[in-house]
Amino acid sequence: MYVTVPNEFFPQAGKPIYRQRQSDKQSRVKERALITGQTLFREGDRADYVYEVVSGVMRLTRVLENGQRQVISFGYPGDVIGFPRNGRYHTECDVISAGTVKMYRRDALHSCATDVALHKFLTESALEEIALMQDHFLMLGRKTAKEKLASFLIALMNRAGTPLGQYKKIKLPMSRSDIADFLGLTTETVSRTVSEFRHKNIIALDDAHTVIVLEENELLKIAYSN
Amino acid sequence: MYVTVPNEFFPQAGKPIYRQRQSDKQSRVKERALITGQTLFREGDRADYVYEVVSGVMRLTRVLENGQRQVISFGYPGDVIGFPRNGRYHTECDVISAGTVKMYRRDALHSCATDVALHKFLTESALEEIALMQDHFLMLGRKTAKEKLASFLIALMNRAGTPLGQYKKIKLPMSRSDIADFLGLTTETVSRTVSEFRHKNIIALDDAHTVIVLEENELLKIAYSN
DNA sequence: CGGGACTTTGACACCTCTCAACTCTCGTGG
DNA sequence: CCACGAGAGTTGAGAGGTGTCAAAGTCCCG
Repeated sequence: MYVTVPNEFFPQAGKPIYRQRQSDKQSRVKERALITGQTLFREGDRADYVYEVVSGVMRLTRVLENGQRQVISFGYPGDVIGFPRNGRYHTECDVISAGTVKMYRRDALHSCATDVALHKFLTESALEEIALMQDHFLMLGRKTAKEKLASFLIALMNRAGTPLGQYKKIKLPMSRSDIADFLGLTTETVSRTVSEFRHKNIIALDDAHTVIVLEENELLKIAYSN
Repeated sequence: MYVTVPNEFFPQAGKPIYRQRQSDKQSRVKERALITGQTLFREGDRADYVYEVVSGVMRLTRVLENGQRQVISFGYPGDVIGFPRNGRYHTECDVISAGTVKMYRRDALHSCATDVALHKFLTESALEEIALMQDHFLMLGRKTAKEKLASFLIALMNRAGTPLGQYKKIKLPMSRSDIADFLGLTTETVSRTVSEFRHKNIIALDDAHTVIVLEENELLKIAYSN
């Protein structure tokens, strides 16, 4: 999941394109169950599989020697994660909410010899990924803390929000510092900005990890206008 | 070209992986000459071709209604640009330094029916692109102005620097505001930071668009340590 | 020589980071 | 049952970096 920008061609922020995927032939596709806290792969590991998130939430991170960390993306159901570079993963993938992933052998990504449909699905997913990341650049490079957080909540709401009466509820399985490292902020700024939205009655919190969006229009205004 | 981070697997910042590309069969590949200022494609255009930069420099940008602009990347020789989303470009591509591009029909990207080698070249380029963009996230989200500019100069130096005595010379075909929009800064901050490096004798300027790197180690320190 | 775009520099404001303290939750163990 | 500690989240004060606004300088090209 990336923070994307709605435009004339793709008006709905956060909503991924529904990629057609014919039901896996005789469901030969291997799945794997994951528990919270588990590490699916590390940077530098040989990439034997590319994964599609079926349920749960994954966190993809990239770390420098000095401890600086960037959360590259969150893997939500439907997301394809683990695109390799030269046969190796270049991020770490941790499970922040238990779930399952489909496992696709990496060679299906590189060659169409064995399964044309799967190869096409994976390469198209890679192209989609590039487009989403480009939008994310804009967010990282050009938005303020308020705009970043508002965009993030909207993206999550569109992607994984559940109705709650007239409102929408968002579960945040990630920590404040995960959000901060995703948006290029500090935990303190994230926390402060959440509080600000709360005091302005734009959102409400059930607990620190459950947001209820009270004023969606207000969020949209903050995220995208100006 | 992205600003990437050297690590144990890919130690050299900015240096792209040399992607094998067997000489185009009987050189059937169409080329196209481009002049400075020309627009190769716009956001939303139907993507009939994917391009490989042969010479010159391209600028890929993404713009919002309110005028906010993000330079997504600069296309240097060897870069593949114009990856489509749903058959359309999602950035604008302008020529900032005249040159030529190779034109690959888009279907070679989607299907391996006609030219397996070309298909593989393009999809592998897309995977490479994802990896480079992930590094770029780190730069945008976590670096200061000085670190950003130093990293940028190093990337350019490794990619397109020419020897000048014991030093390296870097041509900057893009404007200060292009650099700013690429690094997530303002033109003023870019200009100020360039001046700071100049006053500290880390770099020298022939003119505003020609940098001579005097103290590469100093740049590296600024870019990557702490 | 003049005009316009680009670049540089300055002053100032403000946003975000840093450092620090406090709260809250939760689990452990006396 | 309560004390305690650990970890996460929140809040506050202050500093500093970067954006904003403005003006001057520079270069290019007619």
